Amino acid sequence: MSNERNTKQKQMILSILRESDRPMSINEIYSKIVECLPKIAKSTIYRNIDSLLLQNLIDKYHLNDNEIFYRIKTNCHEHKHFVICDDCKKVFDLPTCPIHDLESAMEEEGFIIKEHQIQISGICKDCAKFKHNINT
Amino acid sequence: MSNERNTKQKQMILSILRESDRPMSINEIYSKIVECLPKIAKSTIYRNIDSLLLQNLIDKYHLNDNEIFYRIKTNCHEHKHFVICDDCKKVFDLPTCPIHDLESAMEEEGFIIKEHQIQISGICKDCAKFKHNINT
DNA sequence: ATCGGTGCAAACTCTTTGCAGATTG
DNA sequence: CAATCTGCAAAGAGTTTGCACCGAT
Repeated sequence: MSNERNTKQKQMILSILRESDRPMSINEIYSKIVECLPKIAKSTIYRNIDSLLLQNLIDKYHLNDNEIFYRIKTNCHEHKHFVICDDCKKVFDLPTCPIHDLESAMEEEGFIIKEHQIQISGICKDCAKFKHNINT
Repeated sequence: MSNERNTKQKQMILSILRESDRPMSINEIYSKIVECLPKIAKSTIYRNIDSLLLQNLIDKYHLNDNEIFYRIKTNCHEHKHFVICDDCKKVFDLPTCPIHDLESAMEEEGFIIKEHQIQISGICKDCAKFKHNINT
């Protein structure tokens, strides 16, 4: 019973997220999309993001001290574990879930886990190298 | 060179956080503090929280889909790992850092880690039991 | 007495909502 | 053609800022 319509605005948002190699904020999506659809309203983006979240097509993250980012859900992104570089904002996926064992232990003790997020931030190898070169 | 003054507002905020067994939001702190200082302004709380963060006396967390909470820093809270019950908001500390090994591995590969947060949410044993009893 | 802190009001940012008209199926 | 979606404008939350006065040191 999906009465959802496939508007060019929604398609555009999806394709922007699909082509991005890192999670994007609403403002980043907006800046990108106005290039093609100059009259688009931010509220349209908010509404479409909400519906994409409900449809489980994208994930929502809180990074960098409370900025909200969205990322397309793909097979390789299914697990929500990644590391973000504070500098270049590039995202590095974690191959496995490092707290899987911990979760099992907690569930054995009666805690019902609904979700977990792990956020590691810092400076990636390349950015660290670059900064170092500047100073030497 | 701390020109910081020790006002009753700041003392009050600290003592409220010290006596709380869970992280508190600005609004929770405000509701508590107006009982004693009815004329206090929210901006005063924001400003004091900022200065307490700078002084490293409290920690800031993003929980429950982007609500911001603050918690007093104590020896037993030094490591930022805990689990929060969505229902009663009680906080359960994790005894150890479950991603310590992962971090070491990442740092060996050149990533400079600045900080990490792990957020696990769900329903604690007691709340789960309570809900179950209602339905049976 | 000095200078940082406070309360108040206004401003700002981010997000949501109401509505008339446009667009999709 | 009907129902959903859009753009616009206005309204709401949460937070920050400017300023005159207050109060710690």
